[in-house]
Amino acid sequence: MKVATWNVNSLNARWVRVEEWLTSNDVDVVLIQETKQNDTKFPFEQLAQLGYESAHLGQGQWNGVAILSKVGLSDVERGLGDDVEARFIGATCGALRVYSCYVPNGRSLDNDHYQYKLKWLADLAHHLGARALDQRVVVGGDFNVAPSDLDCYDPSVFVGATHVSEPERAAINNLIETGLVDIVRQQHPDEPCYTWWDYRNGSFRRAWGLRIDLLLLDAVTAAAARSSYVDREARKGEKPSDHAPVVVDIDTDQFSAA
DNA sequence: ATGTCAAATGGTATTTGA
Repeated sequence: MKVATWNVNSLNARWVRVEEWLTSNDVDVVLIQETKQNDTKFPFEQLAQLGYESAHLGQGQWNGVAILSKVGLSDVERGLGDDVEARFIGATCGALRVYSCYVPNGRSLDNDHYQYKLKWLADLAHHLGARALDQRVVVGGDFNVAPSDLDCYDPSVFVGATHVSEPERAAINNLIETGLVDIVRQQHPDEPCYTWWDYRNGSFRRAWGLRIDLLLLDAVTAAAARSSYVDREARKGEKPSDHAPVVVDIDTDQFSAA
């Protein structure tokens, strides 16, 4: 079973690329961020034609998260605690409980939005820490944090900036400490595996990237992961998102009988 | 102040956010 996470930066603007990607990649579950639309615009019908059930939490022009599934979709959970923004959605898809997360950007270290980001991550850790230990879970999304310097093309550029600060990295570590594995980093300990490149400055061509889109798996699910990768091809071509999809292939036969 | 993109606006450019 393949599970992907992808910040599409407007599902409306990205529809042709998303449709192409879904058609040419045999992915069972897709965690989407930044749909930037309401339910009335969300392409439920078109996705159904591609074989996906979908659940969406939209907020008009900003944010918006969704889950697409070919293996069932039930017990949908929308929103994180008392957060008023559309940044969190969960569902049960086959043997997995999955979550699509769009962590606040933070803007700058002295901005109120940075405090909102840290609180949001703390709330997420609290929420995930309360889950049942026998739950097979995939927490994916745009975390807007590069967990280590290996996840950043040039740490010197980011001194004093968001995405790399110690409190943000500690907040990611708190998520991990609820019993989750950053599967791409575990399987690729020495490669950067960037997932995002700024549209500006020819960043993609120059390999000026960050790894800020993560797939966090509980230990049992991580042990059943055959492979994981970033699909850089999706960042090329016409009208790409500034993020690439991240994919994990899980042998769910190892635990689906439980 | 960025070799950019996307959405919304009272709009044929600017603002906001990323």
